Amino acid sequence: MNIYKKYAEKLIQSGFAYADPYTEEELENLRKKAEEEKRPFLFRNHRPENPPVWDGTKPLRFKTPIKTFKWQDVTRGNLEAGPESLDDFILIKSDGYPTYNFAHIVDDYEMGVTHIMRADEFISSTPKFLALYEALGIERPELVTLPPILGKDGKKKLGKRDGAKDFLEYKDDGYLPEAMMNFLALIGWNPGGEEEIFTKEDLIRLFNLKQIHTSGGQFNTDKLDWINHEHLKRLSPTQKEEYVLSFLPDEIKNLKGFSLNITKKITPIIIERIKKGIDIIDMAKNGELNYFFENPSYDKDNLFFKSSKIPVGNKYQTQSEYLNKLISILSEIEEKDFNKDVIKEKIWPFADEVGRGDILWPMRYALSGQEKSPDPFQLAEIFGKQETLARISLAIEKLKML
RNA sequence: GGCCCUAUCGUCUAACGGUUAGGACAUCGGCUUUUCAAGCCGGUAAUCCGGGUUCGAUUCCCGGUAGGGUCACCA
Repeated sequence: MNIYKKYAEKLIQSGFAYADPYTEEELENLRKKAEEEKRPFLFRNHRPENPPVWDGTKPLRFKTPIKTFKWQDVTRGNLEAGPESLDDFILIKSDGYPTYNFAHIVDDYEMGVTHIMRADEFISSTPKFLALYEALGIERPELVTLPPILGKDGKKKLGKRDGAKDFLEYKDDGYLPEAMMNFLALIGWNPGGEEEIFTKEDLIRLFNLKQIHTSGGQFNTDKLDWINHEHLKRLSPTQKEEYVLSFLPDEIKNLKGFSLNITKKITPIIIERIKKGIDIIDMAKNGELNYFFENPSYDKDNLFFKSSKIPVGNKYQTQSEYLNKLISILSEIEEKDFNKDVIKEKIWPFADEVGRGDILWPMRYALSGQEKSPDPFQLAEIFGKQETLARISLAIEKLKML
């Protein structure tokens, strides 16, 4: 507070500041009158002839020079504004605190700030700041104007009313900080190449003031999702595991068959299917995760492939025979060789012979109980030989029941 | 209303004044060891309008139009 006061006194000394004697009502009336006469209200047209001594109980106003200001903006080039945009604004409020307009200039100067980067909406008030710099004899810092981030309508600044979430909510939803940084950097700035996925280090290395844009950019959630997915793919296996585990809902974690070992195995499958962490919760709700940890429940009619070649009359018997044959093929595979490549290799000739759909579909369905899931070979590898055979046997039991 | 800023596919954007106006997201279609997902290939899609300057404007200038910002004892 003493620092601001020091600068305020300096301005009073040099005739650039004076105490504002008006009451709020008086000010209000002057404004109203100007509005009725359809002309802009300017305080400087009502400067008191003999302002009182500033004792801190009245607002302190800046006595603005009335002239045109021209300046260089790093991103916008030459800008200028006429005297219409200047008025005697308040430096220190009647409660003793400085306004932003005054405080930021003093702060920046005291802290040795060299570049001021801020959004569009500050262009209009820049002449005020320039006038203050001059009055205080402070050298102008570099001024850089950034484009605004726009809401979904693509017109107005992104705000709470557009459904803009608190920044930390994005983190809670599973957006990686680095992905968010990547996304935001690309609104209103572009390094020029065709690469779009950048780490924090990339951004620091590539960033430059010259390539900041002049027009605003929309906050596009689809693109953010894509960028997040790209960053997720680039995490290490351990990081992916921790990430998936942190979003896995309790309903899944509390299942009797839940295990970290299986979680580890299905992590790549999950990462492939999500844009962000909370998508895992949706997966769980849709039953896309339960079956990894417990026996699937499904109707036996789902075991038949849509365009099945099995004769209708004895379809239950035939399908059972197919699955029995499948079991005998799988049984011949050594436990240590029970991976998706070997499994596929062994099953393929048989599936090809009787019709792929009639083998692969029921096998996948027996393992997952789902309309949609990873392919049967991948599932078999995750479950291991014993569990895979058990689930297929279960399917055969179902087929026998009337 | 005064003053100010902005303008390339739906979106984010690239293009020393000379390009079939490029890429990415989204969308649509196709492919892959017949469900998904991912991946790959391909399609649709843009220089706001009108004048200049120039041999030649997306690009430079002017004017419209449209959108935005700002006009507080808020920051």
